This record gives sequence, structure tokens and C-alpha cells, in this order.
Amino acid sequence: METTWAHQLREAGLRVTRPRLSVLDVLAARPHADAETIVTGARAQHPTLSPQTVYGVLEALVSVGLARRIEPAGAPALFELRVGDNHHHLVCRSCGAVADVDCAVGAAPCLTPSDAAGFVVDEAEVVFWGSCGACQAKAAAQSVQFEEHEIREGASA
Amino acid sequence: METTWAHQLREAGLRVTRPRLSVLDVLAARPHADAETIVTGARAQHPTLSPQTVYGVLEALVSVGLARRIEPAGAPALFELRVGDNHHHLVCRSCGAVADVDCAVGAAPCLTPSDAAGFVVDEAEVVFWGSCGACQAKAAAQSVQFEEHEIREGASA
DNA sequence: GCTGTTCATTTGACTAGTTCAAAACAACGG
DNA sequence: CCGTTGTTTTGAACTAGTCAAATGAACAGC
Repeated sequence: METTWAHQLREAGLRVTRPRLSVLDVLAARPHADAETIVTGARAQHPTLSPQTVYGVLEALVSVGLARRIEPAGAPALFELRVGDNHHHLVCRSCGAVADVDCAVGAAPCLTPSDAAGFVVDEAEVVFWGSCGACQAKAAAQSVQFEEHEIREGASA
Repeated sequence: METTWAHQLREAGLRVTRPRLSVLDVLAARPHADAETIVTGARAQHPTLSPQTVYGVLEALVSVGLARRIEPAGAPALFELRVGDNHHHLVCRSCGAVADVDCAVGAAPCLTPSDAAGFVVDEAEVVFWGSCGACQAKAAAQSVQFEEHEIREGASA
């Protein structure tokens, strides 16, 4: 990524503007940011930036392929700069944390459903749901507390 | 599915109520219905049914495992009765149509990301994005129209 | 069959996240 | 430096879904 943001924007046919550069900076620093996080982050460089502008910038970036939008069920949309490498995501059920996973099996793993029912498939999106390291630790600590509580209260198993 | 809805509800520890039976009927008839469709459909049997009630019923059904909630990016949530068989979905980018696909490769195909980054994964969700048969036909018809238009207008390729 | 408890539905207001439209503004080719 | 055209801004609106309090219905026990 040695070519500058400005260069990449121009290559994509977009004008180089301050909101766009700020949003790109935030996305580079936080790989899976939601719109609100991006607004807050980008205001460090551009304090008057409005949410609507960020939505506009993100839509522009996504439409030219500089960014990608991911929408885990039940959470606001997230944006990332890693595009074109067909990777997937791990999502934590309790805290919403997202991590990247490289393609699970071979080159385009799930791109061939067994029966496409007349559909022409152009992308396979995989989301792995589970619990992140931090939330596992938290849950373990909680269950210890519960046990202690049961003992103190005299509740039986 | 020869056991009645009433029976299944009771087995799951839920009371048998008219809204629940109506919602189950609609879901059986339309395998991937959104909340609004379900409200409209269920009103055939229960005209005074409110959206909030349907949300409540759906949450109850999902929580006991009688229904499953799927949320394709950019569309309202859909609900289906087919549960516990780890199947996936084809989603049409233009019209939002959804079709079921049986698990692509073997038993639990994508359930093992190459590097889980400390996550404990409990489910892999796969969405195949593409174009359904109807929308392919529509797009083909459109492109023919455009060609004719270009010829009439004298626009060159 | 009747009664009471508990769960479900109803009603109503409310929120988050996102989109739309019109006007002011800024990038960049000439 | 100027004009065009694409961006940002401002403001409002919209959709899908959630929350809470009050009414009502299901079903276990009698």
C-alpha cells in the first residue's frame, strides 16, 4: 500500500477530498469500523464532518471497489479496506467483534452450491459465528461467580 | 410434519395460541417470509393481528428452535421453519428472492476456518449472492431493448 | 366445568441506522 | 483563474425493529 490514498482515489475516478482521505485513514487504522466509529474517528482530522457525508463517502468507496461493506445480522454495517481477496469473517455473538479469516478451503471454497436452483452465483459470503477470546474469558469468570453465589445462597444444582 | 402445530408448540413448552398457529401456517406456505409478509398473511386467519404480536411470536418460535431467522444484508429479516439441517441460502441481488441450498461440501463444510483467531466457532453461515432465474431473464430482455435503442438512436458500440 | 396463575397479546410510544433531496461548496481541466 | 461537475452539507424523513404497561387468554388444578 505505498501508493497514496489520493492516488488510489484518482485511479478510481474519484475526486480527492478531505472527507475521503479522513475516512480512508480511519479505515486503515480500524479494519472493521461501523459508520459511527468512522464519523468519530474522522473528526480528529475534520471536526465538522457529518454522518451523512461519511455515508456518502463510504458509498462512493464501496461503489468503486476501494472498500467493502459487511453487514453481520443484528449489527450496524461495517466497512473494511481489504477487498478482492475473498476472505471471510468471524463474528462474536456477544460483543460483535469481527476478525478476518482467509478462505477456508482452497481458492473459492463455497462458491459452488450443490444445486443452484436457477441462480447464477457471483459471490459466496461466509460468516463464522462464535465467541471471541475476551468474551470466553468473561463468560468463564461469570460462571465462577454464579457457582460461588449458589454456594452462598445454598441453592442446589 | 404430521404432528400438528399445536403439538409442536406444546412440546417446545409454548402455549397454543391463535397468533402462533396463524404465523406457523404462513411460514409453512411461504418458506422465507419477512415480518410484514407474515403479518399480512396471518391476518387472513386473524384480522386484528398486530405487527408487534408477530414479532413476539417469531421471537418465541426462534428461541425454542421452531423457526430460524435469517438476515441477508440490506433486507429485512426473513423467517423459515426449516431448522436443524444446516442448510444455506441463495439470495438474488436484484429482487431479494431466497432459495435453500443443501450444505455445499460434505456434512459441515465451512465449519472450520483455517485460523480461528481465538474464536470458538459454533455456526458457519453461508450466503450465495447472485441473480435468480427471473431476474436473469429480465436483465436479458433489458439488454436487448438497449441494443435496439442504440441502433435506433445511431449510437455506436 | 370453573378458577386462578402465568404467559401471551395488545396498544402505544419510541429508537437506531440509514436514506433522500435541495442548496452551498470545492476539485480540477482548460 | 474560471466554469463545470462532482461532493459535501444541511435538514428532514423513513423503515425495521424494540420497550413497557395494561389487557386478555391458555391451561393446570380442583
